[in-house]
Amino acid sequence: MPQLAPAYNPNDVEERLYARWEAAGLFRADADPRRRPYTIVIPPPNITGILHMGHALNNTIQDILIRTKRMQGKNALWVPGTDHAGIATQNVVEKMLAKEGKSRQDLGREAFRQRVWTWKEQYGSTIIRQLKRLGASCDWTRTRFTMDEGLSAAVVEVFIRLYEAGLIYRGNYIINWCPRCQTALADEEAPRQETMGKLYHIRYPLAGGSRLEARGESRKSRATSHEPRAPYIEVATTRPETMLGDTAVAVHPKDKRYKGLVGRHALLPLVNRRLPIIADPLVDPEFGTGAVKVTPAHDPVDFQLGTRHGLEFINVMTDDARMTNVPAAYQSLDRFDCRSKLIVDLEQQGFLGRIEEHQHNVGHCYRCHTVVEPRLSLQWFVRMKPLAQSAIRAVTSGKIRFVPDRWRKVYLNWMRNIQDWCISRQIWWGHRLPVWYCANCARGSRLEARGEGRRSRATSHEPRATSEPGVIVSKARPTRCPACGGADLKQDEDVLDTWFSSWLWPFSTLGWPKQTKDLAYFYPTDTLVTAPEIIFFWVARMIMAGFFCMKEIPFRRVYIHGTVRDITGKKMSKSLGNIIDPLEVIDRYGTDALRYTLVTATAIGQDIALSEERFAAGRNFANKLWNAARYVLSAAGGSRPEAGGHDTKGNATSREPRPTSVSDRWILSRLQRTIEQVTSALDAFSIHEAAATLYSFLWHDVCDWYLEITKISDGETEDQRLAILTHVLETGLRLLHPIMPFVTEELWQHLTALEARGLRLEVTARRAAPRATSIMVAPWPNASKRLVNPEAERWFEQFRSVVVTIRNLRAELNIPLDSRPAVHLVTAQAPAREFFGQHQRLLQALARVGGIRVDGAIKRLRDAAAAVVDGIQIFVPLGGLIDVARERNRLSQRVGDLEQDLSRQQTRLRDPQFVEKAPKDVVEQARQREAQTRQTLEQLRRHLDVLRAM
RNA sequence: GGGCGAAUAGCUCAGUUGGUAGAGCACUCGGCUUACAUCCGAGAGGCCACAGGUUCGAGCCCUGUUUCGCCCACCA
Repeated sequence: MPQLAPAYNPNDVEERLYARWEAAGLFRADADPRRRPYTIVIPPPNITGILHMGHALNNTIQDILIRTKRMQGKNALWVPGTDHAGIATQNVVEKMLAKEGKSRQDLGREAFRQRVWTWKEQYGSTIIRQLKRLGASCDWTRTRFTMDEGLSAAVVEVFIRLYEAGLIYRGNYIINWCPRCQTALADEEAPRQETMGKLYHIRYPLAGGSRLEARGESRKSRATSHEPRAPYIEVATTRPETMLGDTAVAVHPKDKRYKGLVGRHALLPLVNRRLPIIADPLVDPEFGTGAVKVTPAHDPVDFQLGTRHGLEFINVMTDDARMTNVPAAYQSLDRFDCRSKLIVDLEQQGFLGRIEEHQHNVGHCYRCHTVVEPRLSLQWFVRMKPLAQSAIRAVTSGKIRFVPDRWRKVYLNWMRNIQDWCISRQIWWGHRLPVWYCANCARGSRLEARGEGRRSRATSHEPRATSEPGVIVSKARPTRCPACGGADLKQDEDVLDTWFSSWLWPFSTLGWPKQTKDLAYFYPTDTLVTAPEIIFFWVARMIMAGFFCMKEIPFRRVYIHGTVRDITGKKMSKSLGNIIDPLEVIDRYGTDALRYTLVTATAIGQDIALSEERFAAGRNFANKLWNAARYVLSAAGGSRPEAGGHDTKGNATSREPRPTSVSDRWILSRLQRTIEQVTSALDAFSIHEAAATLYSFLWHDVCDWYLEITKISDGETEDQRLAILTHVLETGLRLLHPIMPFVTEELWQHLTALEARGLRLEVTARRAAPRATSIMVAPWPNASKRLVNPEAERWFEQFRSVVVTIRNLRAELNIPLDSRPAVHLVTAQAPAREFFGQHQRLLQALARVGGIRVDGAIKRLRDAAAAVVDGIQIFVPLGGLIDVARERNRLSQRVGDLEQDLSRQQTRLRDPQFVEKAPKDVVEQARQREAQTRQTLEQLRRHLDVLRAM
């Protein structure tokens, strides 16, 4: 028998066990029509990623689900992989290059891409190794990468299908532009920051009539307030320099102040462009003056207005944010210099109104913190509305369920207001668009480069015909233009948004667009486990892609777990310095401790507040189990010959646990309930409940009580008890395995080895799966109704109460431990007398008393502490052992408390409403409680008398 | 501006269809009882945010309020 160390040391076992599981192919799953599949696809972490607590939680949950289903006999597949994470990865490599004093432009596109691939080969699997340390039981032979060959083919395939269906188009749109990095940024790459800025009021003179005089008038009064009937319309802006690109002024249609002005024109100060005054509900009449200048090429809202009202789009900035297409005085000025100059000029000429302090959210480049410039640009889009329809239905019909349910509303709300998806990015790392332009056909058409196009008439933000002249969409590089036969073809420079490959993940990883066996068998997947912030980016789009490509939902359940926060409720982030590194936790406490603590930290779908100390609880639990098993192994080792003897007595055929006492029947009954509770909790994604149930059962029922009972010799049934203990422990380990895979496997190996050595133990795992070499593939426990025994539970609870009450009296009265008073139990119930008569030894040992006497009625009571529990009076003779005065005080206080209790209970029972209307069992329960309180009170009062007399 | 979540023991949180509140940590007291001091035994500690309502009965259901937090959005 291998000796176990006195304490569980995770470092000794984790790596070894994981390697063994992997080598034995236990993570693998192959299509097998005879078995039901259960599939999860991992939310692919970025290749630049390193494991943080969010990953740890997310993947722990997935692993728990997968391990559970695997043990329950499902063909459980967890598909792993990583995401190429376009911008994030490009940035990492660019930073490396910067250290060498180079930029990506120095290398050129192809060399740069090659460089990223090299980086990926070197560091891209860090996160995978870290997932393995977490115990993740993914089928690593299926590891995919969003840019590997198959998945790239899927991306191209989808692009072409969407394009052909008229769902992909090219159009002008406002994007976030970083003038320093000279690239477009996704919204999430341009985080908004609360910034104190200024809100400038500018007066635009009204055109027509003889209003030109107005200017001179205003000059005198300058920035002082004017009467509203002045011949101008005042607008407010935080970015005055954009006024040079204004092509309209807008007001709310119901705004009475401007009713007469709609349809007329204003003049753009300093430029004198005629601007139509338009009405649109998009304008908030409450804000500023209620009139807004419209710069369709430099603001998302204005862009919409421009589109809707057919305005002109004037781009007034270059890629590096210098002014262009503007009067000579401002040409080539930096945007902020231009702003300053404009303010001066406007003021001088009397166009400037008030300037207010104004707090607003400004996007900043997440790399260099430069203020981002919203700017018109030619981009590719996916038309989402048609795709959204079936995705909405899938959720409203319940085919796809969110857990917790509240996320359904969030999802539907977004889907019903969905905007078109900008899928092109001006970076180099990613899937290049399968789009080519024919130089010949493009001549004379609108196909100019993005950037500072001159003035353009509004091109609508609507899908264009699939056949834009000179645009060729093709899987492979076309040799000739199909329209004109020209060979001067250039591929689009852009790459696709990272999510354009992620949204195909549930089926692209299974082989799509090929109709593979895997795809037919494992799709649709079962559960998607992810964080709330990703519902829009990913979950919603996967559902749409599922319908578009597979005509089927991608998964049945979406489990949205909480965000991991620190102890003060803040999101963990590097900049806040409040990170707890899961790998450090693993080093210090073990993987099982990390997993246990993460999973018990909170209820389903709630956020998690973490502090380092909490991991000790998980470590302690693992250690507790370790030691319980250590006890079993050493006890079994000691009694092995005897046990072998039993075998020959003809009991060998019986593999069932044979409970011979109430405690046996009690623990087995408790085990069945535990099996039921844990199984249904896991079914309902209530992992913390499953964990808590197991913790309390294994620690408090098994270790604190049953294991202690097995130590108490009563002659004949010791082996049987040990067998039962082993059985209970072994079953508990299987239930706990999904949550704490390592310690359970290690101990399970030891426990099941006992059987091989001839000890007659009930090890159902071996029986049901004789070839199970790992707890990973041992069968999930089944609750046996036959072993559920409410009567045994009742008896044992009563027994436990008596023991606890005696301990309690000993502690309360400070009876020294080395004194072993003889305890006197009195009860009128004959069965109870018999029961306690039979269990004297147990009672003595567990309550640490010298002897037990059981009677039907009290004869005489002197100098004894008293308590009543479940109709049993307990007397502990004090024999001058205690501080009488002190205990007298304590007791009288208790009497006072109890009197209050009793009166509360009695008032309730006197209420006729309660007695009539409450269910009978509730009333009955209340009555019993009251009777008990009364009895206890009587006893205590009597006992108080005793103390007073002492 | 909309939507969502939270408010329960000193701390972090549970509380399944309404029946007088639980855990872990921390704390107090007593224990090295031969599996475990990462432990054992006992204990103290709660106007369940506030105000109304429904009910015989509310932590839970309804209405409103307050305070935090998150998400979305077009405050120019």
